[in-house]
Amino acid sequence: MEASTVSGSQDGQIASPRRAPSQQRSRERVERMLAAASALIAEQGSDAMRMGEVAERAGVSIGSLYQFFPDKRAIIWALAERYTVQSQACISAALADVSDAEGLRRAFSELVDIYYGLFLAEPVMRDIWSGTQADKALRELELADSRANAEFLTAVLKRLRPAADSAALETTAFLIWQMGEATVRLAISVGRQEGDDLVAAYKRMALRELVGE
Amino acid sequence: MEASTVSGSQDGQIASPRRAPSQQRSRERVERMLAAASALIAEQGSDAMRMGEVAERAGVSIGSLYQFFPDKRAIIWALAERYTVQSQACISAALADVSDAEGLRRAFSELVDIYYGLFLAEPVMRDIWSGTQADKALRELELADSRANAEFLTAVLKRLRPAADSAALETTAFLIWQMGEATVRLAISVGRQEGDDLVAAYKRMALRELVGE
DNA sequence: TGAAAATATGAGGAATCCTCATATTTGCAA
DNA sequence: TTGCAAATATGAGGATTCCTCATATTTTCA
Repeated sequence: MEASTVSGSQDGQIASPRRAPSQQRSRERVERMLAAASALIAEQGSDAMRMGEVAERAGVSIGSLYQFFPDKRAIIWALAERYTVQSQACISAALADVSDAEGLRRAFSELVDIYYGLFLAEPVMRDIWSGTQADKALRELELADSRANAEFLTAVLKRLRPAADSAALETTAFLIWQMGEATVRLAISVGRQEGDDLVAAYKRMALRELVGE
Repeated sequence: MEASTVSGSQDGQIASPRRAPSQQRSRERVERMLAAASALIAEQGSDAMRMGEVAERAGVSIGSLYQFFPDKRAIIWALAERYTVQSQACISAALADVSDAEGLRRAFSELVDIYYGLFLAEPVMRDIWSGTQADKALRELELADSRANAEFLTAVLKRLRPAADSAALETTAFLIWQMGEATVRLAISVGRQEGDDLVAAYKRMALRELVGE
């Protein structure tokens, strides 16, 4: 076993950028690559996105593309990470200063709406998060991300119900969070009308569990 | 638009067998192909399954494989369908003669256990249903299947709560069912210990919704 | 028995991901 | 400024894999 020199892709691990762009020139080019990939995913989905097409649209050679992204998954991962950071901040903010049941009810309800809205509005996020080509590494990122988000919810629950069993609260929060993600994905895939109903039903169920009857 | 002659694969549609094996000989060979595919999926997952390897292990030529399965997805779909039929029968049986709240509680609880057990025991089912390469067509099958299963639950609910709004019951049943599938997939991916806890928590939540407090 | 239908075969076409030897540009120390 | 090392850029082509198709063999059945 040898220490990886830069950050080579291993097993099913996430492949980070092969080399960090240090000069202004390359940083701009990497941005163009990401923008091109994003546009192509929005148009055709990540399955159909071709690396050659990404390079062409970004106005760089295929070799340059692979200079900064070790493989196709890496460029998708890079886009995913941006959404992750963005939504995590949003979630943290929404739940940060919840101090009573009514506050939780409001914050949670709003949070679900925002999350659902994000999926409705962002085809790239939709594709990456519920896309067909999500590989094992991306799923693991997704799971880790979900755990992190659920922890905000756990923190709120522990604050509101200090007497309750801690482990049970963690399980509940994680499950509710995961179900929320599953519901939003489902809602997207069945169309607007039914989707809205499903999200509403989820909210009701989740709130019943979170703040009681 | 022209009527498809046999059952060619279109768009993102499921690709059915290209030609039905009519002779004894070919029926046996198709079985061997499916068995080979199943074994390879169990060993490596459907992503890593190579069509050439399936053919080789089944003892047939690559051409023969494609004579009966129009593409790689079709052979996965064929395997998926078997599990679908199997589990649907099981679900239908479990919920068929539920007539009161206590019966629903018992039947549902048992159903979840069976479903979870099936995922734990069947690597191929696991791979196909929560695998990384599930394509759009397979997801649609999955969704249709889930709807069908949820209908059994809907039927029970309508029987137990004839006064309730019909559309609302349908939404609830579908959502609970989908959440159950999501929970089982999640439970599988986080490992046995935590997985069991999550399934138990799901059961509690779902039953609260199904049979009240 | 013989012809038509069904089945079998595997070389190779086509698409795509990614590598690598080589060329160019940039940063910076002398 | 100059020159050299590091960073960056390039694209032809290696490698892999899915799938087709012309041809050969086997089976069915009138």
